[in-house]
Amino acid sequence: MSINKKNEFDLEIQEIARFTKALSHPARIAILQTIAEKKECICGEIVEVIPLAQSTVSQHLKELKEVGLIQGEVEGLKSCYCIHWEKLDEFYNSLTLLYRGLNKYKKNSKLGCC
Amino acid sequence: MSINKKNEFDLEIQEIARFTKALSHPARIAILQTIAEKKECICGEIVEVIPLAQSTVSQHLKELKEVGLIQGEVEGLKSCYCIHWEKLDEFYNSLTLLYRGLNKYKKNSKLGCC
DNA sequence: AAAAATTATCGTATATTTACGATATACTAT
DNA sequence: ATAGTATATCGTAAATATACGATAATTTTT
Repeated sequence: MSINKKNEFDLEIQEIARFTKALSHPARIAILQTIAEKKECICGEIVEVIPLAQSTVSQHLKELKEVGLIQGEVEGLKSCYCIHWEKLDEFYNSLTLLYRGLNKYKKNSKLGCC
Repeated sequence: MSINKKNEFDLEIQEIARFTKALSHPARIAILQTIAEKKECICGEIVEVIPLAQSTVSQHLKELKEVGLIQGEVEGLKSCYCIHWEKLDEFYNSLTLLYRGLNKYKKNSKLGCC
C-alpha cells in the first residue's frame, strides 16, 4: 500500500503543491524571512535565530533550495543564502491563479452547504 | 528525538504553515477545485473525479475541514461539502502579507548571493 | 603544521502522512 | 423488515518528514 499517487494530478496542481509543501513547516517560513531580512545571509546567522539544531536547519535549507525558493553559494568557509525572487514571484502568482480560479465560482455559491 | 518544535515559532507563521500544509498534497488542491466548481458538492462526486479510494478522499476531506477551508453538512444519506470562502480569503490574505513582507527587502538585495 | 570554525551529510529514532480494505453507521428504497 | 447506498472511521502497512548528535570535509586562524 501507500504507493505515491501525487503524479496522477494536473502538473499545475503538482507544482503548487510542491511550493506549499515547502512552506508547510514554520521553520522554513521563518528561515525564508530571516534570509530576506539580513543582507549577509550566512547559514550560521540563520541557526542563531531558529530554535533548531544546526543539522536540522541545514536540512530545511536544502528543501527550500530544492524547490528553488532560495539559492546557496559557498563563500570560503561560510555558506551564503539568498531569496530567489523570481521563483518566489512564480509561487505567489500560481497561488494567486488558484485563488482567483476558485473565486470565480463564489458568486454562484450559496452560503453554507446544499 | 523528533519532539515537535512547531509551536516555538510565531503564531502568525504557524497559522500560515497550517494552511500551506493543508494544500501541500495535490489531492487536496484538486478536491478544493472540485468542490468550488460543482454546485452540488456531494462526497461521491468528488470520489468519482479524484484518482484515490473513497476512504482516502474522506481522509483528505477531513483535513481540509479541520483547517477550515471547507465545510461539511450531512444531507440524509449524502454528505455535502462547500468552500468556506471567508477562510480561503483569510489564507490568501495572510500569504499575501508574507509575500509582501519578504518583498520589502527585495530592493536592497543583490542579484545572486553575497 | 595544528587547532579551531563552519557547514553538509550520515545514521538513526520517532512521528506523521498517505493509502487502502474492511467495517460500522445511518439513511433510502423495496 | 430487508436490502441496498453513501460515507466516516478503524486498522494497518509503507513512505516520508522531523529532529538530533556525530562526523566528514573544508577553510581559517594560530
